[in-house]
Amino acid sequence: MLDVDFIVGNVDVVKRAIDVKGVDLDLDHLLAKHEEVKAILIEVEDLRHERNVLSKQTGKADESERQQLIKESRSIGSKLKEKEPGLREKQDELRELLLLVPNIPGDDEPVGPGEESNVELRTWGDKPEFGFEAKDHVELLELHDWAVASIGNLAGSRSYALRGELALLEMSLWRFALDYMVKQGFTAVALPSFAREAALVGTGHFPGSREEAYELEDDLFLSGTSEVGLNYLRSGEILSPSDLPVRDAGFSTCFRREAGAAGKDVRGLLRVHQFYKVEQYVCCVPDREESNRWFEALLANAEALVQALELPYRLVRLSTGEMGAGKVRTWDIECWLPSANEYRETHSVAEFYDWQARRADLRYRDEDGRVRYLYTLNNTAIATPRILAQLLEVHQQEDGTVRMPAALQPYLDGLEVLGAASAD
RNA sequence: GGAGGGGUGGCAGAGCGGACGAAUGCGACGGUCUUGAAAACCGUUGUGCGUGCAAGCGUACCGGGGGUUCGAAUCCCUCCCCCUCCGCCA
Repeated sequence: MLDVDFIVGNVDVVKRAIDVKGVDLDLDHLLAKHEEVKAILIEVEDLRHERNVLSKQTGKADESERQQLIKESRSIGSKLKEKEPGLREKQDELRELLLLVPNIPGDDEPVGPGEESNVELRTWGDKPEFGFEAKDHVELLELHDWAVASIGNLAGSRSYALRGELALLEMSLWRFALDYMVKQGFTAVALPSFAREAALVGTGHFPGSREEAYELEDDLFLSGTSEVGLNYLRSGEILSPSDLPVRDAGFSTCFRREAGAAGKDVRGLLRVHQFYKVEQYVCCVPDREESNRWFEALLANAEALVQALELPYRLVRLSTGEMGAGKVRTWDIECWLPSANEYRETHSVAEFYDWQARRADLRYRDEDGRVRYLYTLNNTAIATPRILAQLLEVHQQEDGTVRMPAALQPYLDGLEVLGAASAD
């Protein structure tokens, strides 16, 4: 969410953001609604003031005046009863509109509607050159009996069940990433996957991507990222400078309906409904340079992790149409997937400034005593099972075994190669 | 699932229809005193919105929402959260 006063004072800037981000929103309608709310609010507050004055007098008045005062108050009361519901309704409508206003994209981010406008910033590592017929990750899973083939009967399409070494590998990755984050000064937080609507509005996932979330009974949803929980932990509090920056490494099971991805990536581990994520989350003082430093730190953490996994990747700067409504900028790390002969997203760094903080009510009191909204950022640390696809494919060997990067071996009881027992 | 008790300012805790944005204590901040500190004493100390250049003024908020009333922290309805006991259970 943006500050209304900012919107009013920067109509062109906001309109441009709506345009380049491809958001369906009529800003003039919002501005008119805002004016309308203000006008009614002034009327209603005047009436309330009159009523308060009369009521106060009524309490002190003697019986002779009392009836007259009550009569006057009643007439104001009935006027208020006419106007108040309309005010409430219009305020709600305004809030709904404000929730749709996108953040202003950073000046240096590429402008364009989609993927084709993304800009590759750099690559790291060499794509593997196999001197043999390389397998894709699904073939490797089958070869070693690392996944239950008929799992769809249990949990539907886009589900998976890992077995044996792969099940252990998946869990090793979580711990590997968490340990790394803790070493960087982050606090590990194990989070629920459940979230109330307000928390999903808080991150910006609602109302825009409501259809992506599984809705449960009891007013709960399954969240698609631990960011939802992390971002809401301090909602409504006013933090002090000593609480900052908040640096959390969240872990949770994540659920996504993949409503907009029908028929895409149905095979294998690339796009499943239930997955796991270690998430980096930072909440810092509202300062763009500070935010930029954290953006770079979160990016560096992610790069260090994929480098330790020895996965070739590229860094992509997402275009305005791709970055998401709430973001100032989003940069993705895409790891090389040999079977697809392309890079596939594994990490996504996002910077919000105070857009999320306004929604989730994250504030602090600065050194001068002013209450201000904070800035938030987040990035993936590791998300499984997707990255298993790259890990298996990139590190596969001619005999079908899979070499494990040295950084991961301590988490696998020293195992250097997976699949040795089942390989020919 | 059953029974009961609670949600009030940074914290503790009073208030249960008008003088209440809210006693009191603690904490925090500023000052006096002191070589310095502590203690003591004095003062300040919630948030949102509207309006205004500002000082200020107005309005709303005592878990959320709705209602009764001239007037609600206080009464009613409803939802949420927390605690205790019983049952069940990983």
